[in-house]
Amino acid sequence: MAVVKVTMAQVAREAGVSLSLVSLAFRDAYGVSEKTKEHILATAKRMNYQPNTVAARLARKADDTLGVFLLDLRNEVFVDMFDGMRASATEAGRELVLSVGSTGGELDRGALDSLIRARVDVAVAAGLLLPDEVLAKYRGRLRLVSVARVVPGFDSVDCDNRLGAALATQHLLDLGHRRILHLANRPSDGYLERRIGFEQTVRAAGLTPWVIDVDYSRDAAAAAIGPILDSALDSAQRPTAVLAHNDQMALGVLDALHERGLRAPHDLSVAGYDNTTLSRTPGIALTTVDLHAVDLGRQAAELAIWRSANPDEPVVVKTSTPTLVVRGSTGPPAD
Amino acid sequence: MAVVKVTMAQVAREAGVSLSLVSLAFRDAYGVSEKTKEHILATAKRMNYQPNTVAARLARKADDTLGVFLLDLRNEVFVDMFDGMRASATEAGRELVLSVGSTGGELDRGALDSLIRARVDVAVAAGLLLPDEVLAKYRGRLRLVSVARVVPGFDSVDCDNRLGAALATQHLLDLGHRRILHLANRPSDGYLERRIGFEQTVRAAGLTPWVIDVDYSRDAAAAAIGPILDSALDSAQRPTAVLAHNDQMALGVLDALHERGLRAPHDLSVAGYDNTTLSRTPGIALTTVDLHAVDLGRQAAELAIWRSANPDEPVVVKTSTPTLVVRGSTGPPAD
DNA sequence: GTGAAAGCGCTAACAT
DNA sequence: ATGTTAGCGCTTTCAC
Repeated sequence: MAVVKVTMAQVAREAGVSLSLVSLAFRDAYGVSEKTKEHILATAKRMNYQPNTVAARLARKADDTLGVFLLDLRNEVFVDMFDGMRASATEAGRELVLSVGSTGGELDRGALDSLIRARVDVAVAAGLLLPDEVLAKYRGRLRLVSVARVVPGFDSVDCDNRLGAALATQHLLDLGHRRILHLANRPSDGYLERRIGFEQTVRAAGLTPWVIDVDYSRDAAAAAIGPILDSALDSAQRPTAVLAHNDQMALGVLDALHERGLRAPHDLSVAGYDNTTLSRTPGIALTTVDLHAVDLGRQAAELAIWRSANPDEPVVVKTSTPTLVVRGSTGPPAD
Repeated sequence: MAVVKVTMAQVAREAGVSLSLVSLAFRDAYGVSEKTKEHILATAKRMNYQPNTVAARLARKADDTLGVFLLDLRNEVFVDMFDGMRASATEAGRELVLSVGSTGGELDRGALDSLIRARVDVAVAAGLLLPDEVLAKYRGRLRLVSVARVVPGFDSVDCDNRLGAALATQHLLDLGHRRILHLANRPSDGYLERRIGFEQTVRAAGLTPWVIDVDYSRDAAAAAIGPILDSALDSAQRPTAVLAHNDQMALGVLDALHERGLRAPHDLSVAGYDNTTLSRTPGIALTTVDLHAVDLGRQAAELAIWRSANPDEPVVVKTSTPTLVVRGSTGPPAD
């Protein structure tokens, strides 16, 4: 299990050229004759040489590495975003350093610090949970592009969540629902838009919004909706439809229904948010809002790359438009 | 968006001490008086200093960084493994460098090379697809701990897939099934055990194994099973049960059933493999085999850490035991 | 307990 | 086109 580490200097010696030539040959290759370049690359290959990116990143003054923070790999929407980021990073020939939030605890805090320690040029962050004022402390220390959340003072690529929630809510209203419950995430900076979109739309229909805050998780959503389904209240007071903050939480609602022998949309219409592959699964068929996560990821990485070349331009906020995807989990109310 | 980079030298100057003291203070702290240590840490904090891990890794002779390769973030089993890896890496205070396979193309090839370039001490790899002989070329260049696949010449943490497949198959046999189809992955080094476990168990019951090779994906599985469901053959020749290579592919089978207005287990019993959270979803409720992915990840990272301290010990192969999880997607045959 | 100095393996001027 | 040399920001002897 001994490991041999080949250095550039060894390749240079073996090839009978100077260090810098090898360095050049492995990069732009301008100013290196085609012949020596081939010779160098050939010897390098024969020696199984792989350039040391750690040393390269240290030596390179302006670092061109992109950092990525993802809140949670279990929520596929972040994986979608990552795919998009990687696509544009690859096209631009940028390295990517991944940092994943650990569930619970100081999630993003540690992850952002680790990106600073890794001295990434720009960090693309999806699922930042820290309040605006805490993030503000990162200004001047880390260039940040926030995905799917607007953070004052930083670049961001957002999707109009207010609109998305409005679309889903209107869909439920159009189906005839009047008692619609919104399972919202706990109020926090940058993540209030879905709630607002819901409330505005419900009010516009002359109804009073009904919102419950729930922790961001499938199980928490199931636990929250359970008592409501069980309540001995006059059924006229129970919701006929639920809009969940995201697909994961919508899944929790389905879990709770299933435990009670109920099902969507017959006993309750259920709508989610994110359009993860979960939602297209038969037996789930979740009506949901597509925020085009892959595309958001692409754009965020592109913005990050642009930013590293334009450090002095003012903050950029891009916003895209979500789409409603109607599937089988929503339908007219039973009564 | 200008970013200020604080260096250790600046902290040293500001604190009025030498570089080495700052370096020491940030690590073991042996040989630094409690007083100066506190003073240094305080100034560092005031200056928002974060140690540069890139420089640190270059300077440190023996690198203690763990590399991680994951084939695919969309398969939750890899995320489970990652959770386990991170848990033990964190406990041991090791840095983690993540490399994710891109779907399609030279998946692991590039990812492994990138871990070599990052000069990780040991790489923990989940979902290696390269044939044994290609991986053999990495000997002497990269220390590898393979998860859920045995690779000759390298350390590995495996789960007895032959047994797992046998458990699932026996379960189907016990239910009374006689025409069981195994949707296997394409034969490749290290991933034949499930197939073998299936075949052995079916033969032991005096039956002839029925196996179809399918690409590793939900859609491919759906496409493969579709024609079989549609076949105008005498129903006596259609399968009454399917064992899929993993949960993703089992989901593809459910997709195909659903498209045709059929359902499990009534029209076809379906069993998967991996016990991802997908499988516990109501409306899916997949019978599956739990290979305890989080635990595999933990053990793999622990083995990797042990290996970096014991480079000369012989290759280690650990094997754990999977568990059958029976849910609603399997039942007695209809006829 | 503390400081000085020599690298780690590259990149990027700057020479030639 | 090619070679020389000075760092990049740390860690790590080795003196004091």
